[in-house]
Amino acid sequence: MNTQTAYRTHTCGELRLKDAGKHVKLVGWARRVRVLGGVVFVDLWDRYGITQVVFNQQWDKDLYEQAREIDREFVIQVEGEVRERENKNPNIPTGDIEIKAASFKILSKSKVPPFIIEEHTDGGEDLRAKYRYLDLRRPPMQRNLIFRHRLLQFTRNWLSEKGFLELETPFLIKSTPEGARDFVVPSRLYPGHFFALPQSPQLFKQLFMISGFDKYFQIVRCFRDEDLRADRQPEFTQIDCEMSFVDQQDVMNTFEQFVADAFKSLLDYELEPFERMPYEEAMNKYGTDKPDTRFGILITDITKDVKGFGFKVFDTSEYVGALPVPDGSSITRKMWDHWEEYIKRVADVPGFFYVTWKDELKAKGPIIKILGEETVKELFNKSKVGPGDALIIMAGPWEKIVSALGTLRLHIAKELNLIPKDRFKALFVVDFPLLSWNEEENHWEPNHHPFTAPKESDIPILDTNPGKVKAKAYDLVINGVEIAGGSIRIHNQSLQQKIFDLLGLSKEEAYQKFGFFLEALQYGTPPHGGIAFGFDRLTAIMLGEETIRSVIAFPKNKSGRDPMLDAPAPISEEQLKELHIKIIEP
RNA sequence: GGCCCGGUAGUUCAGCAGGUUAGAAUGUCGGCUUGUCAGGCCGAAGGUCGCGGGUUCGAAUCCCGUCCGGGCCGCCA
Repeated sequence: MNTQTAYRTHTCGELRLKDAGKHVKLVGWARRVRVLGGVVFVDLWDRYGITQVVFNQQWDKDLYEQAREIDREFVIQVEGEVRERENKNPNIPTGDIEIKAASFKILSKSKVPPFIIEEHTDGGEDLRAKYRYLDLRRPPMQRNLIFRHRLLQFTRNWLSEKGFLELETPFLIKSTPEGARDFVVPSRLYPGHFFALPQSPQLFKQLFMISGFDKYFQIVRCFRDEDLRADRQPEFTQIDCEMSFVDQQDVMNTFEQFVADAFKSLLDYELEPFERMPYEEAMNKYGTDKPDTRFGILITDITKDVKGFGFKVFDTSEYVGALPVPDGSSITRKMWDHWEEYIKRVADVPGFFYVTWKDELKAKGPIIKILGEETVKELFNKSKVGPGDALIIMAGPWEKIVSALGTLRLHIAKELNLIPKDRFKALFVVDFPLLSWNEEENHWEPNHHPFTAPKESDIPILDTNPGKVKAKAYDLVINGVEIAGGSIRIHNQSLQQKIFDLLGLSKEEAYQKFGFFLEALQYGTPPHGGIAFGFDRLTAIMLGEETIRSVIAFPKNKSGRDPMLDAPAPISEEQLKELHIKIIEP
C-alpha cells in the first residue's frame, strides 16, 4: 500500500527501528503533548498508528519554543530524522523510535475537544453523538468501521465468487400497508402522491428471479418507521439475497458456509456446525424464537407433574414451567425479590414461585406444602438440577409463561455471569408456523410475509387447520440475536391465491397492493427463496458490541433523531408549497 | 403509547432522611520542570444543580408537569 503523498513520506504507524537515520515527513493529529522543561513530546496520530515526535531546546531553541504552542488535536506536519529512543515504549508498535523534529508546520488548529479522544473517552453517549466525527476519531470507533469495511468487502467477494450478482433496486417505491410503517417521500410532480422508502427489496428480488438472474445479492439500506432499540435503527443495512431452483436446505447450507467463512476469515473463529432447531423446541426450551445457546439452563414443562394436588393456580393453568437456577440456593432474598419485580414488570405474569434446595427445601409460598418434598425434588431432577440449586416455577398460558421464563433466563444469566464471552453459537430456527391468528381483526396473518411457502406436507391441512401449517422459513440466530431471516417463496399461483384467501385478502385487494407482482408470478416463476442479513447486527455481534450504533458511522439516537444534524427538521414554506403539503399541528 | 434509569463545573461523577460559602477527579488557564509516554509539581479560574410550577421560613434535595438522553414492553409482515 502506498501511503506517500505530497504531505508525508510515511504514516504514523509504519516506522520501526530499521528506519533509524531516515529523513521523514509525517502528518497527523497531535493526540497528546507533553511539555517538560526543555523538551516537548508530541504523540502524532493517524489511523495507522502513533509516532512520537521530540523537540529539544538544546537542538533548536526557536523550534522548541514554537512546539510549545502545539495543542491537542492540532493537525501538524513534521519533518525530521528517525532515531532510536532513549526510553522505549513497548506498548506501541512504533515505540522503539521517535522523530527528532527538524521543522514542523501547524496545518490546522483545533478547538479544545469536548471529550477526550482516546481509546477510553470520558464523553457520555449524547455528547459523543453530537460530535460524532470526533468520536469516530477514537481508536475503537476506527476499528469498528474498518472491520465493517472488511466484512462488506468479504461479503461482496464471497457472494460474487459463488455466482451471486449484485443488482440494485430503487429507493423510491410504493407504500404498502403491511409490515412496518413506511417512511414516505412526497411527490412534487404528483400532488397528494407519495413514494415510500423500501422496508426491504423483498418483491424486487423475487422479480429478479422471475427475470432469470438466478442468484442475486445486494448490500442495501432499508427503512422502517418504527420505534428504536439497541439493535434497531430506522435505516439499517441488509445483505439481501435470493436464489432460484432451491429449497430450504440449499439456502441454509449456502449461508451457513458464508457465515462460517466470515468468522474464520475475519475473526479466525471456527463456528460449530449450525444446529437446525424447530421453532417449537426453541420456545419450549428457551422461551424465545431466538435462543442464546451459549449456556444451558433450559425451561422444563412440568404441567403434568403439578396437577391434581388441589392447588388452583396449577390445576387451572394451561401450562406450568420450571426454570433451574444453578447455585440458586445461595441467592439472597433481595435478589429474588428483584427478579420477581423484574419479571412482573416486563411480562405481566400471574404467579411467580421459587424453591431453593440447600440442606433442605425452602420455598417462597406454599409450593412444598402442596406438592410434598418428594415431588419437588423430582421437579429439580427433571430440570437437571439438585442440592445447591433453585427452581423458578410459573403457571399460566403456554406462550406467555414460556416467554416470561425465557426472559428471566437471559436476565438471570446476565446477572450471574453465566454467559461465556468470546464465544459464538449460531443456529437456524426452522419450522415456524406459517400463520398466526389476529384476535382483533379476526383473520390469519403471515408470520413472515404473505409469499412464504408452506411445507408441502402441510398443504393438505391449510383449509382444516391453518394454525398448524409450518412454513419454509428460517431464522439465523447467533448468541441470541436474530441475524438473518428468510424463506422459500410460493411460485404457484393457485397456492398464492389460497394464502391470500386465508389472510382475508380479496382478489381485488391483493391486486391493488401487489398487482404488478401477482401479474409477474404468471409468467414463469422459478421455485426460489432467499435470506436477508441484518448487516449492522452481524457486524456488531462479531465485534462484541452491545448496540448497532457502535458500528454505524452516523446513527440515529434512541428517539430517531440525528443529534449531529439535528434532523428531522421543519422545511421552508416554499418547499412545502412546492410539494403541495400543509402541516396539521398535532 | 406504557414502564424503568439518568440529567449538578468543559467532561465524568459525588452530594439528595430540606439548613453555613454545592464538592472530587479530569480538562482548561498561568508558572516551574530535559526523557516523557494517562508526564510531574505549584497556583487560578470555572455552576441558571435540564426547564417550569408547587410545598416550605428555607429546595440541587420533597411533589406535579415538561424537555432531553439511555434500557425495556408495545410496535418491528
